[in-house]
Amino acid sequence: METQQYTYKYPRPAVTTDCVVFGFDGHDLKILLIERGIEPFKGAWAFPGGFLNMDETAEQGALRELKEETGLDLRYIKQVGAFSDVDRDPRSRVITIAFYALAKKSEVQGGDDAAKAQWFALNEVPRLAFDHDYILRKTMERLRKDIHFEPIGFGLLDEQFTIPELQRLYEAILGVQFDRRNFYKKILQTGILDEVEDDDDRHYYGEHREMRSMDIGALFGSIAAESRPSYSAARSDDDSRRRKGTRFSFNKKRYDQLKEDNNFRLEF
Amino acid sequence: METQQYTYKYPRPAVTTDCVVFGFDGHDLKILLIERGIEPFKGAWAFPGGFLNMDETAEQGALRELKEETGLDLRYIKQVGAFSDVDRDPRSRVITIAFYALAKKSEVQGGDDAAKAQWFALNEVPRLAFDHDYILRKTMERLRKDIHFEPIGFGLLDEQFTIPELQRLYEAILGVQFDRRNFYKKILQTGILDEVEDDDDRHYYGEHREMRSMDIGALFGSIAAESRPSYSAARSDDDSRRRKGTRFSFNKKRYDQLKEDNNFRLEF
DNA sequence: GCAAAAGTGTTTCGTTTACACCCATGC
DNA sequence: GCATGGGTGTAAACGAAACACTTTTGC
Repeated sequence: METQQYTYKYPRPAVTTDCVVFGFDGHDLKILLIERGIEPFKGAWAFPGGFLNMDETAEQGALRELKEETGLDLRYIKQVGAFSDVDRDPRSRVITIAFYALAKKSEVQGGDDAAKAQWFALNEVPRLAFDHDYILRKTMERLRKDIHFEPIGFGLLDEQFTIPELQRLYEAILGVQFDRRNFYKKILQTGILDEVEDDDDRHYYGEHREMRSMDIGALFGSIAAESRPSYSAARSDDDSRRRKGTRFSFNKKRYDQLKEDNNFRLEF
Repeated sequence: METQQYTYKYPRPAVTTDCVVFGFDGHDLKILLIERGIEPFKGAWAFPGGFLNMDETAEQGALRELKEETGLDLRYIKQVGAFSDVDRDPRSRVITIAFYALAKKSEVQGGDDAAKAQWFALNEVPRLAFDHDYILRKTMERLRKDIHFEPIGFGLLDEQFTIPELQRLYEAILGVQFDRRNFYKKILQTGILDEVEDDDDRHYYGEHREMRSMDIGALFGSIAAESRPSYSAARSDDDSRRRKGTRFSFNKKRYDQLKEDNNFRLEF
C-alpha cells in the first residue's frame, strides 16, 4: 500500500483537538464521553476529538470531530487552551487544543444515538484516557470562571426555561445552593430574561411536546388510573413533561447591549 | 548539505510559541517586541517566540525563546491560547501557542540589553507581524479579566512598592481612574499586603540602588546646582530613584490561603 | 388531600462610592 | 514657598443576604 508521505526539515508534533461537551438534564451537569476502540487506552473513556486537518482552524476541527464521533452538530465552542506535556500521548509527541461546548437539552437527546458516546454526571466520570482528567479539571475551572461574565446557562437550556431550572443549573456548575428569592431578583434585575406569554402552548413544552396542556388534563381525566404510571414512566427521562411554572427566554439583544457597555456581571 | 528529514504519514502544522511580555515603568504599561530580521514581515515588530522543540512543553519553549531573543529570564508565564487560523503565516500552516508574562521593573532594565528587543507603551505599539495585533487584543482582554482574580499587579512591580504605584498600574491595565482613598482601603482590606519597616534602607531602593536615602540628600546638598539635572537625566528612566512613601510587599502566603478558600476577589 | 416545587417582599447588614484637608518632599 | 504627590475618615447610597408564608402542581 503506497501511502502519501509528508517530510519536514525539523520534527513536528502532531496536533489534535478535544472537546468537553457539557449538558444539563435538569438536575446534574453532565459531560459527553467516547469509549476508545483502539490502543492506547483502548476501552477507556475520552473526550471526542481527533487530528486536525490542514485546511481547518482548531475550532472547525473540534466541531467536525464532535459531529463525526457523537452526532452532535453544535456551532459554538470556546477554547480552553493547548495541552503540551511531552509524554501526554504514549505513542508520540501530540499537542491537543481543548475546547468546551454547551449542549441544550433538545440537542442532548439526539446526541445519545451516536455509537459509543455516553453522558456521565460529573461525579460519576470514570478515569479518563491520556491527560483528559487534567484537561477536565482545567475546563471546569474555566467554566466556573466564565459563568460570572457570560450567559453560559442559556447555552445549556432550551429556548424556554423556568427560573428554578436556571437556578439548578447554576447550582450544579458552581456546586453551591442559592436562596430562591434572591436568585429570582438577581437574575431578573439583569434584564436579559423575557417572560414568555402563555398564548401558544406549543412553545410551552418545547419542540418534543405536541399535546396542549388542556390535552394533558383530558388525558389524565379519561384514562384509567393504572395507565398513568406507564405514561409517566415512558416520559420519566424527558423533563419536558414537567415544565410547570413561568417560562422565560434569553434576550440576546439586550445582553449584547449590556456586554458592549461592559455592564454585564452576574455575581453569585 | 545533508539535512535530517522527518517524515509523517499525514501532514502536520508547525507549532510555535509567542510571548507577550508586559512591563510597567511607573506610568505606562509596556510590551516587549522584537524587530524581525528575516522574511516574512522583515523589519516589522513581533512578539518574541519561535518553533517548539520536541522535548519541551509549550511553556518551556516560550520561556526558552524569550531568553534567547530578549535576555529576559522569567519563570512564570500564563497561556492565553492557541491561534490556528489557516493563513496566519504566509509561508505554511503554523499554529502558535500564545502566553503572557509579567516582568518586574528590575528585570525590565536588564531586558533592554538584548539585540533587537524594545519596549513599547501600549498606545504606541506599531502594526505587528502575522496576526500579532489580534493576539495582543486577545491577550489584553485576558489580562484585564485575570486581574480581578489574581495578584497580577505584584508580578509587575519590584519586591517593594507603594500603594500609589500599585494604583497607577491598575489604572494603566484597566484604563480607568480610581479614588485614592478607596483604593487604599480596598487593597489593604484584602490583607495580602505587608507594610515594610524602614529599618533597612538597602531594601528601600531595590537591588539596583546602593545609596542610602541619607546619601541622596548629601549628594544633592554637596553637588553644584547645574550638576543635578545631569544626575537626574541619567536616572530619569529609572524610577527607583523617587521611591518615596510607605512601602509594602506582597504576602504570597496569605494570598495562597485566601485563594485556597476561594476567598480572593479584587473588585474594581 | 398531601407532598413537592413555584412564586413573592421586607429588613438587615456590609460594601461601595463620593468627597476635602493636611503633610512631606522635591526643587 | 510653591507645586506635586502621599496619606487619612466619614456619611450616603446601594446591593447582597437572610428570612416565611401562600399558591400551584403532580399524583
